[in-house]
This record gives sequence, C-alpha cells and structure tokens, in this order.
Amino acid sequence: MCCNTFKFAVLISGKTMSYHFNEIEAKWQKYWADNQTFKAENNSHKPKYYVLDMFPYPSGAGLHVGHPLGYIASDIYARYKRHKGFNVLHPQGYDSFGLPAEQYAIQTGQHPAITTETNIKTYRRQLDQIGFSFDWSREVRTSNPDYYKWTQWIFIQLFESYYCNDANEARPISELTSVFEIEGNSSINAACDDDVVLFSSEDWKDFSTEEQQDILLKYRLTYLAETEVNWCPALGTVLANDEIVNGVSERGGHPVVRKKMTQWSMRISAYAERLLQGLDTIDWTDSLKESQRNWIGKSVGAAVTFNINDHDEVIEVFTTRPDTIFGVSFMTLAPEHELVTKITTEAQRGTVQAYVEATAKRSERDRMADVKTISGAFTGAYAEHPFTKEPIPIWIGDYVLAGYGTGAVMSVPCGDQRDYDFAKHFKIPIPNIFDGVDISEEAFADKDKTVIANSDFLTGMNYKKATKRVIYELERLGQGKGKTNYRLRDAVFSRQRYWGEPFPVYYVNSKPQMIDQQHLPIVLPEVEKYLPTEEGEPPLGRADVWAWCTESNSVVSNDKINHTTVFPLELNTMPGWAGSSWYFFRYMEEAAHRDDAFATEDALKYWENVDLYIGGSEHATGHLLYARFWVKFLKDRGFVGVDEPFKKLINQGMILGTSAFGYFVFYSIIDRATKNVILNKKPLFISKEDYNQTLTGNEELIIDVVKSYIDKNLLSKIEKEELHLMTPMSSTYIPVEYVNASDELDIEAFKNWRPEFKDAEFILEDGVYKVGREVEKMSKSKYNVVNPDAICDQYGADSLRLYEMFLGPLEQAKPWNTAGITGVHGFLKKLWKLYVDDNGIRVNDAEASKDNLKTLHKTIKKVEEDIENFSFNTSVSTFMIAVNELTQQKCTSTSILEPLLILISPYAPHIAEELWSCLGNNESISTASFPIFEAKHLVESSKNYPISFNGKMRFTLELPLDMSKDDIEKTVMAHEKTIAQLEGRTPKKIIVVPGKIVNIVG
RNA sequence: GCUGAAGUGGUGGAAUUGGUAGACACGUUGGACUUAAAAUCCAAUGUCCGUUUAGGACGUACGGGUUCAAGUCCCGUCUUCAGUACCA
Repeated sequence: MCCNTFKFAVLISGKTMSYHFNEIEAKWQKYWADNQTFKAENNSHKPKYYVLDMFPYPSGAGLHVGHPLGYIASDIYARYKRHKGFNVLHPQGYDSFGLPAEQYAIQTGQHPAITTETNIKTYRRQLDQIGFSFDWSREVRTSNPDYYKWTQWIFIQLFESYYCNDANEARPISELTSVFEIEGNSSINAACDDDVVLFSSEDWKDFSTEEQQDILLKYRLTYLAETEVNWCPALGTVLANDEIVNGVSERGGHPVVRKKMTQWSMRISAYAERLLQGLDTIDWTDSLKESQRNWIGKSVGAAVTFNINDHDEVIEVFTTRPDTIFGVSFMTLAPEHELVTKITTEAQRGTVQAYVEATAKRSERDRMADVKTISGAFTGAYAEHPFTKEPIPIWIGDYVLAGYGTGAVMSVPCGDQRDYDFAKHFKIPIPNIFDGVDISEEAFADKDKTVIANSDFLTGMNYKKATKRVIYELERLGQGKGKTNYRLRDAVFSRQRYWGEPFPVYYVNSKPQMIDQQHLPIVLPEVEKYLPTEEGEPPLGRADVWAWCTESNSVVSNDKINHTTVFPLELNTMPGWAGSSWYFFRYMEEAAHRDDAFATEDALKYWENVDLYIGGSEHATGHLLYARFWVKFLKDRGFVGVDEPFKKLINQGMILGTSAFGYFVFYSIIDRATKNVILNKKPLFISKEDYNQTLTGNEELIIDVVKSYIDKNLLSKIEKEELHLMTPMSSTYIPVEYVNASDELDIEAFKNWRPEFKDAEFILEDGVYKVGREVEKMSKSKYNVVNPDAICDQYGADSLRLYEMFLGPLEQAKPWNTAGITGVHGFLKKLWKLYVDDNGIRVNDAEASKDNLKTLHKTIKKVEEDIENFSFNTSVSTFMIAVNELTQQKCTSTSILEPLLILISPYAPHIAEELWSCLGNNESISTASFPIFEAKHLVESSKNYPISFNGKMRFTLELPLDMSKDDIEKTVMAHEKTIAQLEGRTPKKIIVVPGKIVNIVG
C-alpha cells in the first residue's frame, strides 16, 4: 500500500477541513480489507496472543447496540496487543446452526441454510461498519459441512474412547477390548454405566458380537441410553425444562409427558473432578468459577448399604454425614426408585401406588418449586441398621430425587431439616444423637460444632473423627465405603431437530456403527418439511436419501435399505453446543490448510489456547463447561496440547434499553342540547406527573387537566357529566427514535406511527411533550432497540466505539442513552482540531514543552494500566483530559501528537489512521509500537498539600516535595489560615504524611 | 434459602495501597456568536444555611465500630441484580 493516495487525504476530503467521519471510516475499512492488515500469521518471531469473542448466532433481527460491546472491548485489546509487539489472532465467525432458522423454515418453508446465509450477510455488513480488526480469512460457520465434518470426527473419537479412572484420562476403546479378552473386566476401573456386570475373559469370548457391542457402549464416552425426557406429542418434540410452564408447553400450551427415549449422551461426569480442579488454573471471575463449581456439585461422604428384611435386594444410599448413622430412624426412597414395587407390602400397596401415580403427574420443576408441602407413603417394608440391626421403616417421598445419588436416603431427622420435617409430619421418632443440642424445634445441621452422642462406638467423637471411624467400620462389614458424589449429570446429545449436525452413525440390528472418518462429512439431507414425522420421528425421518451403503461408502436412497449392505442412518442431530465446543481450535488453522485436520499440529502448537475470551455470562454452565470437557478429552487422546481452552475470561455486562412512554386518556364530549357526540374517544396525552398522581388516587385531577385543555367555547357548552373519560388511563411505548436527547417527542412522527394515535393531542409543557423513561432489557417489543447502523451514520463508528466503552465498566449492566453520545463525538471533533485547522495540518516539529510531555506521559501510564485492567471507560476519560489539556497548551509538536494517536487508535482506529497518515506515515498505525512511558516527565517538585483539621480538609498549601516532615509542620503551623482555624487552641497531635496530607487534631 | 456482584449528585459513572468525595461526560441554567436555528465557545451546577465578599453545616443504602483520617477496613441490617435450588 502506498502512502501517496492518503497523504493529503484531509485536503481532498473536504473544503472545510472538518471531521468527515463517514468518508474517513469507509476509506480505512476498505484499506484494512484490501491490505489484509489484520491477517494473523502462523509463523512469526513475535509472541502470540489469541483474543476471542463468543461467536454470534446470526439471528434475523440483526445487531443492536448491545451486541458489539464485547467485540469492541476485545478489539481494543487485540489492537493494543499488536502495538505491544504481539502476533495477534483475533478471528470471528458464526454459530450458525440453531432453532430460530428452523422455526422460520417450519413457518415459511424457506431452507434454514438460505435464512442463515442472509442473516450472516447482514451481520457481516454491520460488523464491518464498526471497524473491527478481525482476521476474516479464518472465519468459521458451524453449519458448513467443511466445519461440521470435524464435529462429526470428534464425535467418533469420543465413541472410540473410554475413561480410565486409574490413569485419570480417556483411552482408546481398543485397549479395553484387549483387557477383556485376557482377563475380563474385573480389574477395570473406568467410568461406565451403573449396570455393568462382572465377566471373565471366557465370558467375553462367549458373548455374541452384539452382546460385546452392548457392553462396550456402557464404557464409551458417548453412548446410547434410555433417557427420560419431556415429550410433547402435539409438537412431536422434546422440550427443555424452561420450555414447560405449568405442565404444558410454553409454545401452544400442549400437554407434556415424561417419556423414555433412546438418545446419545456424553459421559461428561467422568471428567467432573478434572473440570473442578482445572478451575484453579484459569483466570476467570470468581462468580463464574463458583457457578461451575455449584454445577459440578462435588460432595464427599459415604455409600452405605442397607439390607432389607425378608428381601434379597439391598438399598444403597449416599450420605455426606455417615457419622450420624445412629440417628437414622427411617429410610426414604424416591417414588421412581426401582425397588418400590418389589418391597411394598400388600397392606400398603394401594397407598403407595396412588402416591407414585400422583407424583408422576407432576413435572420435576413443579416438584422442586413446591418445597413446603410434605408428602410421602410408607411401604410397609423395613431395612436393617448395619450396626444395631434394628428394623428401619422404609418410606417413599418426593423430596428424594431419583436423579441424584442413588435415589434413596438414610433419613436422620435430628441432623437434616427435610428429614426432620418429614418425620414430624408422619410422626416418626426423632432420636437425638448430638450432645447438648436442643432439637425440639428444628434439626441441627452444623457438623463442626458438636459431639456425637448415643452412638455406640462413635459416642464422644467430633464429626471428622466419627466419619473416619464409621467408614472404616462399614468397610469392615462390607456395608459401605467412602464415596464422592457429583451433581453433574451426563449430557444428552441428541436433538429431534433438522438444523444441526447429523451424526456419522448408522444402525445394524439396532446397534450403532460409526462411519469411517475418511467418508466424512455426512451432509445434512434435504427434506420437504422441517417438522417431525407423523410417527413422531425427528425431521430427518422425512429424508428420502438417508441410508448408508457400506459398499459404496455413501449416503443412498432409503429404498435401498436391505440391512445387509445398506442400513438406516441416525435421525437425530447434534445439539447447539456441539459446534461451539471446539471452534476456537478451528480458527488457529488458516483456511488453506483446513482439509486434512481440524487444525494442523503446528497451528495448535503455535496458538495453544485462547488468551482472552470475552462473552456473556449466560454460558457459564453450558458452552463454557462443555468446551472445557471436549478440550480435556482431545488433550487426553493427543489431538491438542492444552488442558483448558480459555486462559482468561471476561463477561461483558448487558446493555439495557431506555424505553420511552407516553401517558394518555381517551375522552368524549356530548353536546348538552342536541345530545350529539361532538368528540368521540379522542386520545389526549398528559404528563407523567399527572398520570402518576391519578394512579395514586387523585382522579379529580385528570378531569381538571382535560378540561383545562379543551377549548373555552366548547367547554362552556358542556357540563361535567358530558365529558366522558375512558378509564383506566393508559401508557404506551413510544419508539425511542421519535424522542430526542431531552426526552422531547417528535409528535408528528409519533402520530404517523399507529392509526389509533393519528389524531392524538398533547398537553405541552413549554411547547413540548416530554416522555417518561424506564430502563429495561433491549427488545423489539419494547420499542427501545437502538441500531448501530443509525449511530454509525449519524456519529460514526469511532463515536460508537468510544461511547460503548465510556458508558461504564465492561462487566457491569448499564443503560444505553443515545443522548450521551454527543460527549464522545464532541471529543473526536476536538481531537481533530488539535491536528487540523482551517489551513490544514497544524502539527509541526516544534519542541515539546514540559507540560506537553507531562500530559502525554500521564496519559500513556493511565491508558496502559486501564487496558491491562479492562477498565476501558476510564481511559476514554483520560483521552478527553489529555486532549483538553493539549488544546489549552496549544500543543503542535509531532513528538507529542504522534504517540497520542497510537494511544487512541485501539479505541478510535479510523480517525487515528487518518491523522496518522496525514502526519506523513506510510504504514497503518496498527504497525506502530505503543509509546513507552517515562516516569521522569511526571516528577514533581512540589505538592498541593490538603491541610485538614480533625480529618476535614480546610485549605490547600503548595509545598516543595523534598521538604522535611518537621519543616512541613512548622510551615503549616505558621500559616495564617491555620491560626485562624485553631482560634487559639493548641493542637493535640499533628499528622504529617509527606507527599500526601497534613492533619491537625485538636 | 444458598452463592456471587452491587448500592456514590437530576443521569452514566470516577476516586489503584485508608489520605482533598463527585474526575470525565450527559442533562439543566445563564451568557457570547447568529435575522433565526444548528454548530461552536465561555461560565455555573451535590444538598442546605449565609452572602457584597467570606464562610459554615450535612453528604457515598441504613445502624454501629476501628483510625489522626473510612466510599474504601470490621460487625450487623436493608435493598437491587445475576446464578442456583428439596443435592441427602
């Protein structure tokens, strides 16, 4: 790129030398694209730095000003790191599989790929106009077959792996089969399904191929399992818990039932401990780590086995308080527990069955929400206490959840409030095993503050000792052992949707088979409708060409299925989190080298992992957990070199909208004489104050307000009862674009908005109607969405970027108010004027003054610290101060104004590039190095000391900094203002902190 | 309930180790320029008392405490937001 084109850009861009942001921004955006300024290299002598945004789902609504907040922050950081000499990877892409495109397809028949493509175009245009330094050559789209080929590939790797608890890592499944052949599974310590049985090598060899496949499936990291789901027959689909309200579907209000379905699951639970431990090695916020910790939900305790009287079966429970075992007075099973029907006595069968049926009707969410109601039923059966051998009644109760632990608890009412409440309700005894504790009102759950009593060999011990001892005793009896339990459950990986990754799976005799990875990708088939089939199969059940031919190794027509060479393919697709769990690795590879691997070894080795990741906190327990899981797996199997994907993570806060409201009343007037309607239902807009007052009961007020508005002549013709007010009064959203910075409404624009307000009238204050304001989430339905396109047109991308940062701390939620943007826009104009006046460039090689240098270096220091701390709002203030000071100082020296541009360039890159080239630089400012702070320019010789009396500052005094403590004290005490303050009193104490403050006490 | 974050002018927010509370902006008010508007520039702006000038009192959700000195540290209370929830 040659400089000459732009060197005299200012002179070309206008007659007026003023700041023409539209031209400047378009010009530099084109320059960056043409010159691939931000293309990252995989070979560089520079240190690497990888800055990533959570990639967007390209929705049809496009971007609003809230979306780019995180992107602007990461862009500033990326640009800053380039100035600091790093080879920066700052890519962007699209999470382009997802539900909205599919919903739209169902409604319109439009193929989701087309909708997605259109939306991506809009997104790209909107992103481009903000001037991000993305390396678009590395773009990814999760819905591209080139991309999801590797999502399918990772799925196959998971299928071909198991988790070895001894090695504490994933291993190839082939290792497992070798062991099975030699010695069976007795020595295997692996993550697996609960129902795995012991077998010998002879057994293994005797198993049929299918039996062997079934067993292996119980070990694989992705496996098929019967999962209970919320099935909605009317919609033909599975719903998530949040999609169900009061037992019916949120969409359409159709009934929902619990149904067992065979679905793919991910054995993420195998990684629970490592996911927990790994949190200590990464730089994330405490709140985020805490959510993941809670989600993983580790609890340490013991598994205890209780024998059941007159039955061979046993009940296994998990408890965190094995030390309270002598306080057990009953056992509670979840109503769904498999033993319930077996152990229930004839006498109790009716009651128990009724209870089980009643709970089955309630959704899991209802059960959890309704904590207060205590319910349950006695089975009639008794378990045997492992130590006292006394019989313990076995109850069922819905406060015990089938999905956690073993679905059964040993109930210790004196030590657990829920057990306590249950015991009280059903009049079960509550033995006290705590020394000197009153349990007449509630349970005592504090494990650290008491001594165990009435507990045989545990009596007199504290929690720690008793726990150790009881586990030892249980192990000796073979009735229990120490155990750690996790809340984290395996993740269901099947979705009954169209617009997702197809599985590389076909079925032989209902047993899943992986398609060889060399035949990937398995491309999503065409269907004529995107709905489930009439038989309740997923949308892929509608595809005609959706069978796998093992001879041609290709997808063929369904009518060729013969179950010998051609087999049916999997009909489910993968969930949204599949593609987003590894995309950060894909960016590492240049587009030209992406065919042979998801990323080559060299690329993975060079970029390692993401240094800085910015995105919303809503992904705390979804995407961020699954991505960590897949990365750990890929690391175990040697495909990547890192254990954690995101070293540092920042959650940007939400930008809220400032909704505008109008308040109005309808009134009608009837003529007294003729009874004719003079006016019918006319909307009259009143002030917010009058509206609020009327709402709080002052109804007379509104009649006066309306009367005061009506024409005097008209008013004389009517009486009170002929003025009809429609009550209650209403308020309406007003689109924010009709309101100016001072909350004044553009009445004409508003009247044209909705027919019902076409002839509305307004009670004006000082000639204007002022709207009410309220801060809410930004959304179309609240008419408070602010579009970045409009801001860029009116103020420019640099103003938008600066303003988004200036609004407040990055991580905090904050309201958007377009009015405030004039502040940063004015700043950019001032900045421009510092470089350009009516005669052109005013910058010269004048020597910098002391003040100039002080301002510059103060700014360098502050801005550098701010960027490192992600405190972008304060650096915008710092720029404003710097420009104000330099303007006042009438600074013209290149040695000051050139470095200043580099400081500002990460924030406002377009204006910085423009002025940079105007100063005669040939290369993009992004190649310039960050100015180096020199402390010597900030050295002061004196300090304006605040002089306080009893901690209250009364006046300030300029004193040399090298003055001694004693001299400061003497000078201050001799000062006339000090004498005046003291009014003759003698101070008790004088505190002098050199360089800081003087405080006189007394 | 639990976990985490927060509470400062009319508004967004600043105050890095305890050391001049309210930086920087918005808004508001007044003024300059203009036929007028926009734009631009200048001044004032926490509240209250006082005023010709001074000056003073109060003030960082609330109540205590530590300290020469607290927005900042400690104890208690309230409120808001986010996440999570019968986890044995």
